[in-house]
Amino acid sequence: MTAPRAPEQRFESLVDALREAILTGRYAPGTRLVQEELAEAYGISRIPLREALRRLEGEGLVVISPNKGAVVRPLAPKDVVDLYELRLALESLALRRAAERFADLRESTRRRHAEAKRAIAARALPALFKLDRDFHADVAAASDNPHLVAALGAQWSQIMRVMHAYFQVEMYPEAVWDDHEAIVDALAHGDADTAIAVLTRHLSESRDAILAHLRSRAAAPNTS
Amino acid sequence: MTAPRAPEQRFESLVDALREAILTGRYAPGTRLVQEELAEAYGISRIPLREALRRLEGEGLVVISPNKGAVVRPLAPKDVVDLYELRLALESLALRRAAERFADLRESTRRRHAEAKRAIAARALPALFKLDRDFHADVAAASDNPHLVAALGAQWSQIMRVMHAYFQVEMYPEAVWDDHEAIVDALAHGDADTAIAVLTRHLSESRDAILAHLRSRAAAPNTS
DNA sequence: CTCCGCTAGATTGTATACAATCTTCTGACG
DNA sequence: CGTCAGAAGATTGTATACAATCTAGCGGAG
Repeated sequence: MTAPRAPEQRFESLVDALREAILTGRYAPGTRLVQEELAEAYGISRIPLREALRRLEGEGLVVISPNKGAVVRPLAPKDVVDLYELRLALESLALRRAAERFADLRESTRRRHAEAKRAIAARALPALFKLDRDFHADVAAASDNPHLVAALGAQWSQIMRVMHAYFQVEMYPEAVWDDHEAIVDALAHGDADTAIAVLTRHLSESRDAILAHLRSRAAAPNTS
Repeated sequence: MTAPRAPEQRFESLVDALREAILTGRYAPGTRLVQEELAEAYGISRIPLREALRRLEGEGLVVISPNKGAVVRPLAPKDVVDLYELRLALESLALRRAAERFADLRESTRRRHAEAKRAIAARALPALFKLDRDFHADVAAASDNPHLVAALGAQWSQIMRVMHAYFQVEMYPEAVWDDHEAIVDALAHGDADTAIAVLTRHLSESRDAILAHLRSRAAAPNTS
């Protein structure tokens, strides 16, 4: 997994590893990132590690305070609302552009749907999230707008952090993938409005489930 | 201008200086950024400079290739189309949220309009661009969605690069600021649809002017 | 004349070392 | 008993030094 990649992309691998650890919540929001610890963990000196942290700072995943150090960017409930609002706007644009090109993502989506069924049965949440992300990345790519893809990628990083922090298996019904299939069907017919309508409901439900969970958790902090 | 700021934010000042140089075209798209040259220019060693470049890489302003070095991210005509498309989606969302809150930006806009008149008379393009950016930053801030503000900020950095690379004074009529005033008037009345309609036309005109300029330049590469 | 391989110089990548700053603990004073 | 000054330890910031890699220019083979 921590493959000995070609030395030319050692740095990129480092950034990817750190990013993945942040997205999956292994480094949870607010966690302090001590340079020497991380450097030793990844078998490098602090110099390249610091550069990786700066890169992630630029991506909005890490906050660095002078002489204080780096922490995984914190997440508040309002972030959830703001992120889903932003994501809807970006993904709607992606759908509109993808529909104009009659993008056909039905095959890969069906394949992912089958995988998702297995993941739900196995209660494998991280695998589910990854399938979800891959699906939406396909939609983004179908827009043929690299800047939109990049912006959506950044938002998705934040969304992944929210999911790994707040989602439960029960909140992830298979119906999610029915929505995905409805979206790609509409896309293949060039029907952007339908696709966006489904997406809008899809995201509202997802967001509201998270917010409801947050409220219940705030009421009973130590449920576990 | 290169103020001796408090030592705690030396790094942030360095990033700001580099970013500003990129946005204003002093470091034009495609320019190679040689570490030792820049380090000497800013009176520091390569270590903090490299970190600054990594940060800008994360912001999408710089491209770094292993063992090759950093380059100001190149700009192609398609980038102009893609960026304006993305910007319209983001700024429409900002307008909608600002209108919901009846944000009143009329005063500051009128003030900027007056400054813009002077800048146009003086043919001071960089000053004009800055006024433009500040106006749109106000709109973004009025959305009360920090993630949207950040996303729009990143897009604006790219837009600024486009402007400084391709804009001419003749392409910047004072009518731009009439549009701005129409937008803030609509906002103050909570009329998001009107604001978005004006913005849509506003951006189309701006984009088309740039594209027309690019085409004419491609036809006659060595004018001037 | 062209193309290939090679060397010298330029440039990037990073480990080490040390300075600067912050944090925590201790102990004295009120 | 609380508070504050100070010192020790921990952590971050960066300059220097050197290794790794790339680039450009030269000379020889075909």
